[in-house]
Amino acid sequence: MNIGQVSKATGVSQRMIRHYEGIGLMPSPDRRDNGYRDYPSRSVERLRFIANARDLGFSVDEIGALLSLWDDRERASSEVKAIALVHAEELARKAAALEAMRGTLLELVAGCSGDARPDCPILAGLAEERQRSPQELTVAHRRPKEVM
Amino acid sequence: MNIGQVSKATGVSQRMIRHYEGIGLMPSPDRRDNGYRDYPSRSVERLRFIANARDLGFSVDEIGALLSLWDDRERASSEVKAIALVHAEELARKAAALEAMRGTLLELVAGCSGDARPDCPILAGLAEERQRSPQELTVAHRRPKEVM
DNA sequence: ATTGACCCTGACATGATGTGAAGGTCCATG
DNA sequence: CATGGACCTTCACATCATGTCAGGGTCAAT
Repeated sequence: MNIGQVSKATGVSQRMIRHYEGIGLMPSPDRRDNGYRDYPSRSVERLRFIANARDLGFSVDEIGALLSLWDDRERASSEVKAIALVHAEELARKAAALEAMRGTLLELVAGCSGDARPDCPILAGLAEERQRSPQELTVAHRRPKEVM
Repeated sequence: MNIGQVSKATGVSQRMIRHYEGIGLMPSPDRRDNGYRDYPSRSVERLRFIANARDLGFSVDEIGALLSLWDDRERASSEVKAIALVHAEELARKAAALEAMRGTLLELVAGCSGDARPDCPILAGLAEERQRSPQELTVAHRRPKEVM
């Protein structure tokens, strides 16, 4: 299969298919005499795997780990489950962080008359010194596609 | 004040202070004869404003809008409130998206025995074709610091 | 042979932020 | 005065996933 066909079959852009090859998530396919990439139909499945995992917010590293487990017919399903559960917690943590932001913002909003007068506790609150969220508690991570 | 003092007073890195100047969120300060930036103490307040707004997940554009409202002594507080409420909804939407991912993932997890056997519905589920999340419904946006 | 659809590589852009280099300045101490 | 350390300057590169564009080759059908 040519890259265009694979792209259509999976919904993954040609750009990203090549990118996944570059970063090692997809194996380098054979090349035809003209230099075109020639994919086995198996590649469609693997790309779907990657795309689905990305849609679920897994990082590239996590996807790599899942793929090597996928490639390993002998691995225990508990290994997979462990990764999935860690990731689920991470998702919960991030969702909670967003909700916390929202809560803080709504507190500010609650004090604001929202009429034609110019005084506004939202702006006043933003200008105040406040404890910055301590980075030690957070894990920098990738942003799930389209969510942020 | 030198940039180092401002940085310490606000917790914003020198790098980012210069960056905010570059993108127009902070006005270009006077320069001393030696070329050093010389900040009025007022800048500390403005930088705190920016930092707090960032911590609440506002985009640079939104912060710019809030700052110009802040600079405008005559503006109605309703304008500020409107921006804040739109942003609060956005935060809620993103949090919900993360929770939805988590739900999908936990569905897969639920089917997995998590023992030493190799068959795993999580991996099988990831390899399956499924509807990709439709982008039309989502708004590409910035990632709140440290959350993602 | 031309045309349109396909493929190739490589490069630039996004956005917030860090890091590092290369160089000037200021001040305190010897 | 000289030296060192702490400070400042600008510029550039890296991150990460993704898009897009440019310049150039290929294939298939007319």
